[in-house]
Amino acid sequence: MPPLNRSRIVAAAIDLIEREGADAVSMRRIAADLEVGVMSLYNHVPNKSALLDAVSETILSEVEFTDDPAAPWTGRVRMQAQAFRQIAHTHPRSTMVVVSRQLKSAAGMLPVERALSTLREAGFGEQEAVQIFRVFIAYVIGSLLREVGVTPTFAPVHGAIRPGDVDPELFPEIGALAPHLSACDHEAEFDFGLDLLIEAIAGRLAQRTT
Amino acid sequence: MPPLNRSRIVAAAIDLIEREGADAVSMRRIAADLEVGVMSLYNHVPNKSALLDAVSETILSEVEFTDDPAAPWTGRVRMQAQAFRQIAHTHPRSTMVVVSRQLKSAAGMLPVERALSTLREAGFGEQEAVQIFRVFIAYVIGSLLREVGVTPTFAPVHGAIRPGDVDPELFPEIGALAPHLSACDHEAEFDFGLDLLIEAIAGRLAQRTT
DNA sequence: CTCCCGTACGTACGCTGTACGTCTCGACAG
DNA sequence: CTGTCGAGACGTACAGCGTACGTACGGGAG
Repeated sequence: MPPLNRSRIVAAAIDLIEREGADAVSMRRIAADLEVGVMSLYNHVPNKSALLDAVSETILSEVEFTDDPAAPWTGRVRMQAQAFRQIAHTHPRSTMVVVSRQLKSAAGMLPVERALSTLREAGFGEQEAVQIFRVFIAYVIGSLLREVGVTPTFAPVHGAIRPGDVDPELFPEIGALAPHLSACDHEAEFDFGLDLLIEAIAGRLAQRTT
Repeated sequence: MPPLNRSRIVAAAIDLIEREGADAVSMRRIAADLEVGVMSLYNHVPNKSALLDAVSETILSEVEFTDDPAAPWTGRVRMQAQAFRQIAHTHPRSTMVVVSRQLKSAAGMLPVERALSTLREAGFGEQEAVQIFRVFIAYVIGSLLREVGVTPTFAPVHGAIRPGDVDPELFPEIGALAPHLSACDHEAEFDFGLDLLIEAIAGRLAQRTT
């Protein structure tokens, strides 16, 4: 058994979250998984909150933000958004942990820097770039949280709508659209909204330069 | 002191969340606020999870979803999204509780029904309406969570970026745009993205009918 | 050798949700 | 009036939580 260290603790935490969900995370549980006393963890991690920050940081730094500065900005922002969505695939149950912690470290800032520089190079003004960035952040995070089931408003996490669940008198549309509400190709839906946003922003840019 | 009942418990829970945050909510704390034994709560509420569901339901049912079926769909969608955002104003610290709980009750379904029927009346197909609905949900929820500070990725909840916080060598854009990143008119930014989405969708609709 | 410090660990405190048993009090049947 | 009964309030108890604190050990420095 190698000596206890910070990265082993973080790895155990991520593993635990993915196996049993973020609610299952406790210092005692992690220590048990590592076959170690609870308080030994505190030699390498100051507290639980910092451990979750480290989890977020680790996952974020694994995302591959490949970027081709020569490509058109529309493709670049699409790639960046899709790269971010990879988190929902590689670490679905950790997604909420990742997005709910503000990281001041390089791992947290790099995606922001990349996105902002892409938008600036595309020709957007300072305030404009920030606004557009925030719109994308909101959409991407909202999509991720729906996909992983944190904000379950009619995304079928576990077979959402059963017949008899809704009264067709009161909610005719929900009843009629139930089959579509129960199925969801997350990737296709994500790309649909993403392209919609990019298209709208490209429209604004074109309209202004003419 | 009126007799204990479910609605007084829910009101106390909401009050506690708004005063001290969702993490401060515990059955003991609520009972203390009501000057009542802890276990008395369980005569009116089956468990804590159901209590939080009731909190979500109560807040959601207070949102005023006024809708004018005669107005153009673009305005109706905008109104509905803005009505939803009211939650972030009336109950900021409860927002995460509201959006993270799937409600099968009327209070939870009504906004969905309204939105879907608006989109259907606008002429969108079944699958299309659901997709567009999901895009709006993602954007609205992402915006709300940023506004109330749950997903704090560079929205200034409490003065985000202090000078010296970022290395201008590594993150030139973040450094240059720091003033804009530190300030945020939530309403204006929300409307900016909302109009962007509506504009893009209207474009698709127009393009198809020609 | 001694000293010292970092690491591992046990114990303990105050907190959590809630299962269970008990007590009290008002309503109603006889 | 009295006996019964049900509902609601409440105390106790248990398992689990984060973590402050004290202790023990093992290896490098002097």
